[in-house]
Amino acid sequence: MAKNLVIVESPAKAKTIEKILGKDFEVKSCFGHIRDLEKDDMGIDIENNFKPKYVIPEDKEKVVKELKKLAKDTDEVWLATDEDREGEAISWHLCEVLHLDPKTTKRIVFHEITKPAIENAVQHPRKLDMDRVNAQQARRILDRIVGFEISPVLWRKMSMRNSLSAGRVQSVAVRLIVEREREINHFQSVSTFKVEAYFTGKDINGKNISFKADGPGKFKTAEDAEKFLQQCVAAAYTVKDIQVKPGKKSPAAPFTTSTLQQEASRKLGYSVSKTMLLAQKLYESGNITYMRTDSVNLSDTAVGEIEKAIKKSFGDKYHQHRKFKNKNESAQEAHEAIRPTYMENTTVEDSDTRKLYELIWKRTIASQMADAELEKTIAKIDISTNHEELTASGEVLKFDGFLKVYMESHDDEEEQEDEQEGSLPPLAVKQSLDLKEMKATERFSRPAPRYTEASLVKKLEELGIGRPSTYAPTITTIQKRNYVEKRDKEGIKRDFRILVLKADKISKQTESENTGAEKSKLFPTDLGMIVTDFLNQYFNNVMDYGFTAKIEEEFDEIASGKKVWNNMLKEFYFPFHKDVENTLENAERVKGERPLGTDAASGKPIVARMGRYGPMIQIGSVEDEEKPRFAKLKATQSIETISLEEAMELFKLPRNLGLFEGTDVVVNIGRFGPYAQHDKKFYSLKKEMDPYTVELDEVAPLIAEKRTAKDERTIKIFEKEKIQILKGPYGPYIKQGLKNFKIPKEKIDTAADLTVEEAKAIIEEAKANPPKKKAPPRKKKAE
DNA sequence: CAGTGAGCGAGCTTCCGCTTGACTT
Repeated sequence: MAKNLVIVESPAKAKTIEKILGKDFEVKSCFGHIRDLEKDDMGIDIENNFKPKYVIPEDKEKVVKELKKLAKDTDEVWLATDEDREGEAISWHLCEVLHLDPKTTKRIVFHEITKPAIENAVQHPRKLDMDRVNAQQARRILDRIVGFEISPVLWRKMSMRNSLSAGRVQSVAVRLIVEREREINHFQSVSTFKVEAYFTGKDINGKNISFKADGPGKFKTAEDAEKFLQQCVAAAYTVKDIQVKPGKKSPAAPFTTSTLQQEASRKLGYSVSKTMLLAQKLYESGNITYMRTDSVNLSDTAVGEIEKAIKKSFGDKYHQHRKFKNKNESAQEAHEAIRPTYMENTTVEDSDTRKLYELIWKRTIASQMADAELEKTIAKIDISTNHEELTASGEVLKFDGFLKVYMESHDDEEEQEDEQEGSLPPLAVKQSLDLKEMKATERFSRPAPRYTEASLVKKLEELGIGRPSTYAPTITTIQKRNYVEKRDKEGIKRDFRILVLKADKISKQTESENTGAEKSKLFPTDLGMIVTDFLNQYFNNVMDYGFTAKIEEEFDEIASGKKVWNNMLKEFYFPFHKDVENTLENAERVKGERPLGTDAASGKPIVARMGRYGPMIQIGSVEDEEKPRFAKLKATQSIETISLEEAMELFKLPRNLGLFEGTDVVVNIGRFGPYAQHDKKFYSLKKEMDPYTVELDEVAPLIAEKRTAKDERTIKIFEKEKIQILKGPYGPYIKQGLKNFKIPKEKIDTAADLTVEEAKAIIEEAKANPPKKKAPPRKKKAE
């Protein structure tokens, strides 16, 4: 038994540190938090000054038991959890559970897992910082109160009430998406005309050249643009002035969780959860440093390694020592930036993680490289027939610097393309130019783009909302709650006008472009919008974009001993709780109704609204003698934007397509999407089939297809015993009635040879030994 | 698996932030 027990949060870290510290130290991991607030009754004794009731969750019992045993048998326990607020709290919980004295137990921290950092930490232990622990408790308790008091309000007040939730982070994330959507819906596009002139001529060396110049500003109307072109008829063009300016570009800071998620999304098209999964793999295999971090700092050791790598591969002049500072005030910087552990590994074997690793490698190495040097040339071109001038500009890369390995991408790629500049040929002042043609092209202003997962993370980080470990789970949650969905949107065709001046004649053309197409963007659902409106109305304090930043300041005051944590909670809780009670008492049940007009056939009102099972259209009211008619909205439609015509279309279902094998085939949209019904059986329509237009000859093959699929799935049937041996996604299994049974491993390969007796025996065996309940029991979600 | 849409009341859900596994019907 080692003399010293060191406890860290992550098991991968434990392994590395154990190697560094040697045989007197045993390093174990507690796998993050080991206690949490009890779930029943909030786990907070509000009357008793917000006294928290902590319990050890079932899935942590094992590790706690093991740590208890080790702690008993060791001379000294060292608490080496992360230096941030959460880490300090984890150490305190360890003291409580392992019966260590917080006043004497050694607390050490390292911001980087390097030999000097760890040895230095062991030489300078401190004691637990209770102020910081209390700041964490205040954070935890406040989040519990917000989540567990508002969510039940939603269950009471929403017409759709299946497992709705609200929280300090998720509700604001949804709000951002809802507001962006409305901004887009209300956006009024304005068109302007942009002039571009194409010249030919000879450069200073007598070489034939051609280049482009931009016109003087944008014209508001086609008439203004035409007037300008008219003025240019028969004009002479001369170079009036040439300016050359040096410029430079600097590399971005090394990756944090948030910037890694953004770049992996833009460059590799990964979702944030995919990025984190792959990063976790790279971390566990020892290839990169910790992947949940908000720090841009690199250890001195790493900076040295990077310098060596740059000088070796690219030469001394490509190196430039840089130290990055976090812009974000909410950063807690318990770790390093995300970087390769060994710079000499330019790639990894594993093909799944390779692209992400290479991205991290490039970004890291670029961050210590020299600036790229540019030369920007601007030529002014005089028009003889008016007082305006044209501008041609070009950019030449004089020294590539960090661009040799890496260039950061931006969200608004389209805008970038517009501004992308090539080089300008060498021209001389007073040189005359030949106009090939001049175009005035109509351009439309665009609304802000919808959020991607990654751009939402960026926004949340800017607002100081959420932490590196929660960005990915938050995005999953708001989608799982059906507040938000990720999908593509097809663009629409739009015409634009072009005026062309060529050979002193003006001609007009119309062309069309596709606009508004989006891929993998976050759209709010009707539910998301309705819940957001409700929360904004009754809980505007918590929904405020600055709320987290405000309470973070207070947590900082608690951490620095300037404020008492219970008092902070008191100040928050009582007004908040009053809002909760007021809402419960006064708010009406929300239906999200929007009147669309009157039905021409019956004269009854038509409304779009939220039903118990989702957004729908209703004609007439329940008070009418005749029952109202209902139709479900399509997935891409929304209560807020659907038109009366679109709504009426929805009543064309169910459609009878005619007879097949003597019985009717009827298509409709159900709980699981569009389907056809024939002879009491159901057949899902293929994705490309539109239930509003699909014909019988397209649907009939589905019926045959399903019949053969069923045959293929069946390995064997014992008719009398009602036992089937079927092929499932995890291999063959036995089905009796509605119940499924696993086939023992040794018989899996010969499942087709099973006899009735053998199958019966397996069923009996399974019934006698029901599979053990796993801890924690995963609750089945009611769909 | 393929309905419904009101209201009542049973009994359920829910937060954020630390960490990784377990293993399918």
